[in-house]
Amino acid sequence: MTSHTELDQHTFEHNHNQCVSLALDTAQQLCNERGVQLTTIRFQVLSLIWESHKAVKAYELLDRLRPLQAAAKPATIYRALDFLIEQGLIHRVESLNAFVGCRSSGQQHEQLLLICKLCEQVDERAATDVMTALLEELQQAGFMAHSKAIEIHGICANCSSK
Amino acid sequence: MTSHTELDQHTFEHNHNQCVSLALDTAQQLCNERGVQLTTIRFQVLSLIWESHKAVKAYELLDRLRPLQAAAKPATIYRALDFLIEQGLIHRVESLNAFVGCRSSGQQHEQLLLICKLCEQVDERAATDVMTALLEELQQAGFMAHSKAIEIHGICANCSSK
DNA sequence: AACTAATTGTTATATTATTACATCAGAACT
DNA sequence: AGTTCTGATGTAATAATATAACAATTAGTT
Repeated sequence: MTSHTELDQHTFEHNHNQCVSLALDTAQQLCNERGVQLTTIRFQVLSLIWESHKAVKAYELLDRLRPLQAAAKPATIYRALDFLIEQGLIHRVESLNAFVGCRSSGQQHEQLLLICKLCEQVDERAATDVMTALLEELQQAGFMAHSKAIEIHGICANCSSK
Repeated sequence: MTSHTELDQHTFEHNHNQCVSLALDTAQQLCNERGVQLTTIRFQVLSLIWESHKAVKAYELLDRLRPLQAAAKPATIYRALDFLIEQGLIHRVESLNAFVGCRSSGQQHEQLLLICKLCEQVDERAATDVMTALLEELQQAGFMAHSKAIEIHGICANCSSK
């Protein structure tokens, strides 16, 4: 018996277990290399986020963390999220006040986020051409960028083909 | 005696009064054309937003509206903001949960927002090349975009030259 | 063992936003 | 003029998101 969430993940016909393993292993390895601690709580929060490719709300994470960490409070979640964001392991989706796993933690973290209004899944794209044009634009404007958020809302390819 | 806010506006050496007049006149005209009502409250909120080129928080607007509208409550502000956003007269800055006037209300509304961490001013850029590359990327991804938020945080040209 | 820095526990509170229902004002109609 | 409809606003309550401050604990270092 497969949960709805699992089904959602399979619509893109990827092996989600493998997808998660890769993300968690990579996260662990990056933290080791960087000498920062992927503690139990942080790992659990990251795992919860990776349960789907949808953006998750902080308080929803809190509810789902509580069975594992009875003492969990808002600060518990927000601290874990802060850490994961700092380490580039997750994206904060600004336009949703929500969070989603980052598939390219090791490499460049600044990406296009494509947010589907139907299935709610968030896709990341490196979008090299867009980024190049963006850098050029920023250069022209004399603007020194520290962070970039590019979030597109709409209907994903999978959903529009249905 | 000039207020700090006014000084900020002059750092880009533009006539802010003229800048505001243009925005408000255009807003009024667009609303007329569209047969929607730019009511007193909505106009006041729009004016407050245009007092600077910084992104303003909803509750700050509320405080500043109250002298003009004693009965103003959160819903008052959020309704006005919803209207102004719908009409493309302001931008919601997702990464700040704040609002800023839109200088190109009549034309395309989806733009690059450059948000300075020092002076806090928000600059809009049509960034045609970026948008073209973005459309191409979305096309490739088969993603039907409904809305786009591109927000860059950093240091603006004016501030870095100081 | 003692010290230090990082992490977590805990409480309280701040900030941002929405919902629901009542009231009001103006336009359109009879 | 009265009636009805619609859109806008008044009002109260509450939901949802996020942070601050300080205490306690844990992990690494000396």
